[in-house]
Amino acid sequence: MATVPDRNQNHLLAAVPADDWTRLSKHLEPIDLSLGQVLYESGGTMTHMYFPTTAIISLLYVMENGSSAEIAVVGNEGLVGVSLFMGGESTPSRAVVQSAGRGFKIEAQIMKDEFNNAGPVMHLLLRYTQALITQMAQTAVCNRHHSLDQQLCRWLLLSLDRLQGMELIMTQELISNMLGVRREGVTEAAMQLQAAGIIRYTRGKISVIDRPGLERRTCECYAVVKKEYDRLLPAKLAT
Amino acid sequence: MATVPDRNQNHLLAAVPADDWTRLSKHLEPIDLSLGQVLYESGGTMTHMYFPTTAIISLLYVMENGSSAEIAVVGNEGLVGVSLFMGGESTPSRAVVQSAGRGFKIEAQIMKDEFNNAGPVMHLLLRYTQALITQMAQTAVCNRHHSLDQQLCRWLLLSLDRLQGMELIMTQELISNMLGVRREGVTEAAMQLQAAGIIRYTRGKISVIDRPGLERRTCECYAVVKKEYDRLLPAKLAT
DNA sequence: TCCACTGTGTGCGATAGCGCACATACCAAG
DNA sequence: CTTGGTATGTGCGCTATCGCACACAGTGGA
Repeated sequence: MATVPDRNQNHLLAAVPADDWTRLSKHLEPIDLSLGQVLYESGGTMTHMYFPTTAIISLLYVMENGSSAEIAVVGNEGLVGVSLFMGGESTPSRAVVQSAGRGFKIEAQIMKDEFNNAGPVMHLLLRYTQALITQMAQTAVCNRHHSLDQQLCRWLLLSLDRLQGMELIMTQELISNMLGVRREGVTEAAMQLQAAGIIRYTRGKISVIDRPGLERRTCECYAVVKKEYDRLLPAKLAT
Repeated sequence: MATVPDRNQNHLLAAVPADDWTRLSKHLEPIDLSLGQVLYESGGTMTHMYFPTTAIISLLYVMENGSSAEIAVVGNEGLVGVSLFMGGESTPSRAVVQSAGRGFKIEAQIMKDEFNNAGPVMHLLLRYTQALITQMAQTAVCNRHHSLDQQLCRWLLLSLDRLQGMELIMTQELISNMLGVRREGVTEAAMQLQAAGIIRYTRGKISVIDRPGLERRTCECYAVVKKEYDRLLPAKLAT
């Protein structure tokens, strides 16, 4: 680990105080995260935590009958593996790479020790966890009350916020898995968005043309979650 | 506060180590919680935390258009107000008494100080929070994939686990608010359960006759949540 | 005893989303 | 240029749930 990783690529890392950072940074290992890669299996042992930088990770729950639903999405604003410092060591959900990219990996024990110092890092991680909780709660509500179309908009916006640029490499099939709906339903919703000039897509690639248009179509859930992330995790990058 | 409160009525309190308990118990104030009472309003300032003993509290989200959905339920296994020690001070959800009863109230600052000692109490609270997270995530999944009937069974079981006895004082109207469904839908589902000899109900009162029957009808979600609570919070009562 | 209220049952038509069976279109490897 | 595979479009009947409009039934107070 000769070079110090660029902490500014992940908002949580960027918010770590300088002296904690000198300790932590030694243990961060940059890694590639490829589409579909599974970081944790449901109930499995977690050996590492992950700080995505350009990748996006989905936390999703796979049911007995094989159907699935995303409960939260994690990008460069967060980390994967909160249950490690929450004390549970595992969760009943799966973490899978939804958008290929890069991130940092760190041994669970290192982060746990850091957490147990009960300093600024702990409070940072806890605030992030609360934001994550909000996202899960909002997902529950959204699943109950909002239309497929609205949820697709929400999902696109959440993903967009965690990416640079306006393009998603993502098939409708995968989106349907995340949302826990039929693939054909996504096709229809996507066609409407395209017809409205909001997105443009070809096989496995979605380009967002009109982001404000998306925001107008989505349900309140997106704004609630975004606002809560902004409130809990002021985007302060280290210099 | 002349008498020391009976900590065995709440599993979290019961699990607090003896010396922490002597400190904490002075500040616990027993209170009545009446049906429909609102402990927190969405986004509002939280001044206290609550440890239900015989009451049950619903965490629910109320949407702009007035419809609502429960995201978690808290009884004598837990506490209301995790966002206080998570650092957020507020959440976008509402906490409302779903089943009248009693509980303890404590000033937010006292619990925050206790939490910040970074001792066993902190770890206990964090483990509880993880269990709560699991419940929320599972609610999201359940809302997506399971039928009203299954969800009603899950809801009854979760409530039952947090009560003594086999009776719920609860109208179908209220249940429908919690589940975020139509009242008539609850009526139909309840009729089926009654026809199957699993429950019996009259105006505002539901008696569970055949609990195993409920467990057979519910979806996997109930078991997942229950298992996770048991794993994270071994029911160890103080002597 | 009667009334008003709250809780529950019922019967519609409407609709969103499902499951399935294909048709089509695009892409890449041979 | 063909071929096979993956991604997307389309059609159709089905079901759960919704929204609404009532009818009915307990229950408690006047």
